[in-house]
Amino acid sequence: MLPELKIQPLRCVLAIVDAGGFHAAARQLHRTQPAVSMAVRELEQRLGEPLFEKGGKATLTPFGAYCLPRFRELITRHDRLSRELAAQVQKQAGHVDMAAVPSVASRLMPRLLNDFILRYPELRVSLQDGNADFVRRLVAGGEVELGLTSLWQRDDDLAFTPLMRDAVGVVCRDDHPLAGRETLGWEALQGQVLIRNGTSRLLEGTEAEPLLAESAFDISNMISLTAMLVAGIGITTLPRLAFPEEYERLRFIPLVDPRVERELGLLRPGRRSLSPAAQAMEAFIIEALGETD
Amino acid sequence: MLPELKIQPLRCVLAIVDAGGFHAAARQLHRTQPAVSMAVRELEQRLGEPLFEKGGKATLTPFGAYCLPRFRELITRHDRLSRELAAQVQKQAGHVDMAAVPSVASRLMPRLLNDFILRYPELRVSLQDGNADFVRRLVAGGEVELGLTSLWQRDDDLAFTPLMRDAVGVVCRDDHPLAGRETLGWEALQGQVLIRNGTSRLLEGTEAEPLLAESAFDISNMISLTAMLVAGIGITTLPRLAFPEEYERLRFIPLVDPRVERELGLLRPGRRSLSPAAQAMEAFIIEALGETD
DNA sequence: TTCAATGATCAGGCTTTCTTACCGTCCAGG
DNA sequence: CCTGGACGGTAAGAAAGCCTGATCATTGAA
Repeated sequence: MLPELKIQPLRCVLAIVDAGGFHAAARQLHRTQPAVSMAVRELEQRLGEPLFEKGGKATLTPFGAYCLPRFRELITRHDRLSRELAAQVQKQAGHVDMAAVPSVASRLMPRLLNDFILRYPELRVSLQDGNADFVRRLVAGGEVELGLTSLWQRDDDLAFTPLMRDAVGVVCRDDHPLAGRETLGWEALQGQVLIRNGTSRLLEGTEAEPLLAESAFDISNMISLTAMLVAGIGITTLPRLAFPEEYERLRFIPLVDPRVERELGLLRPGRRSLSPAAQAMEAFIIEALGETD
Repeated sequence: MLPELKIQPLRCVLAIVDAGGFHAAARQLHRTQPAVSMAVRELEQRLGEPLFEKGGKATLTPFGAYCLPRFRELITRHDRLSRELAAQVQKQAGHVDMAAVPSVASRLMPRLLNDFILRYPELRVSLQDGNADFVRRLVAGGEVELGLTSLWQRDDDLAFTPLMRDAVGVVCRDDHPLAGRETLGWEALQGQVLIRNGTSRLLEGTEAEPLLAESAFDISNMISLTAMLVAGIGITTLPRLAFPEEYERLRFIPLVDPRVERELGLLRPGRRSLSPAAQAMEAFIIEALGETD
């Protein structure tokens, strides 16, 4: 019913008007002159009305003059879209929504993001942080495209790329009896006031699990937790990356018996693919963190 | 450099999403399913990025989801333009700028325009009136597409289609000595107070030309002219169509010796063509006025 | 008049794009 | 468990579109 206007013939018309002739337009379009003639003729009979006067020179008919700005507008819109999509694909535009557990977000991401925007100055990144389950749900729900977290449970719809191992240790104040030790075994912790936190689940299923039963507190908020540690109320276990180094009075002593580690890695949707920008981020993270592992 | 997005593949993408599958889309587009598949694939490799997930079902990638509304917008714009141009060609939209000499504008155009808009209810008409030279210049300058006028001078860039002849006669008040005459010869006018007007040039080159030299006034404005005629100050010559019938005291007596006529017709640009709406107007006028001639 | 430049035209070949036919996968119902 | 039907992908051939190169008619200027 309604005729299909192809972009190229429209571009021909513009070129003819701008260049002032079929030959000039052909040169400008890197075509031969008959190609331009035929494209115009085809367009004209598709519209059912001539665009150029018949006699010799390349002059627009009134109808052609009416069409010209409209053609120009459509072409402009087409080109803008084309450019925009090309920019997306070539990672010169776009943005990535991602999430990370707090330790990664605060310890690794600053440098990582800084390097990333040096490499891709045009891309924008949004980063949320939250516990591992929160990150997992964001990725699964499609609210973010990438998550940096440790994997608690397998999920067939998600793909996990391990990047680094993060050893769990004991955190206590510098005047604690254990503070001077280089390493620790779980037996040494028996009888201590152990404060549980969100990462304590890492001990589950290890020899150290009985300790959890003894713990008096369960503090999930990191600020509160460090406050209690600094106050000397008790000790806790944390992965090294989550250990708040900026508190001078706190000490981290690796747990070696048993060795407990969490595996940090990149979580992404398994079936769905990533936006071009997120692809760039994924590759960048794997390259940056994969080499140190 | 920038890829050429053709409309049809984009339409395919929309159809796949809207219909929820390649087969359904193919049915909706009156194509076969492989055609749809290939169109999408071609588009994808032109963009350099998949639009649909590979696994079985027709699911958009994030990039595809990003593209979808933009595709939809471009297609909408394309279709709107296509429809608009089709409407112009089929005379369901558009407007005509035209001009006419006052006599035609006031005597012929009202009925003509009324009939025209009955025939083409969607078209809009702008009508200017002015003397023959003014009309000629508007047409020649492209400010109007059509003129209804008498032709004074030939112009190779203008085409004139004669439509009707308009006989010149003498106009005087009902108590004038000549008022009772059925016809007049030029000798009868000798010694009368003749008021020249814009149409008096019609007498030039005829036997009646000597009368012009005797005329005491030259009044171009029609209101002023009729006022002087009604006041009985003098007489004048006018084409019949220009004779103001609404003044009861004025009489029109045809000049038969010599017969002087002006030829009214349609003036249009000779080389340039007309807008679809003006083509409709031209054909309509020639049909309407050509039959009475 | 001649010459150069413009657009139009035509035959051919190349590319695109459709169709028909067939294949592999997945899921539901027997 | 297997089997039929729906899904989308693939391959080969045919049709259509589109470009090129050569040629022609017209026009305007030297």
